[in-house]
Amino acid sequence: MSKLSFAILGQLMRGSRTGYDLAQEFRDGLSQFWYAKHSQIYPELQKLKDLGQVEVSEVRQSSRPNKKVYNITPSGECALLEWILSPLPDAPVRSELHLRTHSIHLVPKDQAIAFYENELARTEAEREGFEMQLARLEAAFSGIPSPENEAFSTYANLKFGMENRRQVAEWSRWLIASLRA
Amino acid sequence: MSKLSFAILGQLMRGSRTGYDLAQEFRDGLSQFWYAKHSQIYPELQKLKDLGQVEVSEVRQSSRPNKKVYNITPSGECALLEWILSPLPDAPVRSELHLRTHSIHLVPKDQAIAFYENELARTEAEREGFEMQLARLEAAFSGIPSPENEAFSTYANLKFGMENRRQVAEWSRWLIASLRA
DNA sequence: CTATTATATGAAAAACTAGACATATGTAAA
DNA sequence: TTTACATATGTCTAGTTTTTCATATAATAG
Repeated sequence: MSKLSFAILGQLMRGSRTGYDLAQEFRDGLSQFWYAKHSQIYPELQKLKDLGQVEVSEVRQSSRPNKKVYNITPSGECALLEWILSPLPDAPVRSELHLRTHSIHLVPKDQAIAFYENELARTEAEREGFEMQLARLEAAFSGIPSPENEAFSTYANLKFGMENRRQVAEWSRWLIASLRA
Repeated sequence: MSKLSFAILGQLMRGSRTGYDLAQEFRDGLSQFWYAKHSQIYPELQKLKDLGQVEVSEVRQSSRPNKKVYNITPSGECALLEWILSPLPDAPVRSELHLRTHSIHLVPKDQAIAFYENELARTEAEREGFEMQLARLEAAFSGIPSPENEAFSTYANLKFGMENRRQVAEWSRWLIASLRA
């Protein structure tokens, strides 16, 4: 079972979804911590069906193409729960931004400054996005959701995203200032 | 040209290296922002040689197996410099930790707490590693290296690593406290 | 009226990555 | 003395991921 399998099961645990739905979620909000294209999702759903971890029901639509709605099975739920707290392998980190930073002394300073100012703007925009989503969640739950609620898990990741972008932005500002000095 | 190519060129820009040397560096310090196994590195060096971006000279050794020492060529240097400040594609993020956190409301709280306390310890250990490396660099340069020096680039990434682990640790502590409450 | 976007699913090819297999020498420890 | 480890380079297979191709309908915008 690949990580993508668990990413899909985690979403299905929150309710029925089609392959298309999953692709949208991975493209949008969920891309904060996982990502996959539809060309990867559809075959993965097939595998999960063959393993008996999801069920599928075909829904006929007149106005749009027919769709296949997937649900998690008790077997799938069991696999998901077992995976969540299993030993976490330390995944190799790959960050193109820091790979570039590793050679930043080789380029003209003014161009480097422009590059990081652009990155800083992107980071700030992302942070604001997380902040808005957090505010919306807090408003909907009148504070922080309780840990039994799925909204708590969402909240925890949004909070991480916000704090992380704040850290990246601060580092970028330090770097820009250092290049200017 | 893959990102791995530039990772290799960036290292060769700092001096001659063998495939074995690169594999060691990617496994150790450099794994902070890039990573590759030797089975990926050796073929990549071949490709770079075919493209004329690296040169190779065979060194005969009596005590150990012979080795191939690689150097970057002017063409390779040019490609590297062009890449550093080129538009940075926004890479999809994949974090298994946060994928699991996304479903953390499904598991018993005490087990979740133990899981994140374990993660916290790992994060703190990593942070301390970065702090020690930073302190060593600062001692060697009597402060922050100047931006023309390659040590500046190293410093910037170490600083990022330290601040990042600090942020992750703080978030973990918040999460543990929230699960306990 | 036409072009684009959204819905909806899938196959196929190409690229990338990890892990195992393969080999050879020298040193240090048990 | 035998075992393990570090040096040193490669191949191959399996799995993962991305990109491209393919098709069909309906709504919306220009």
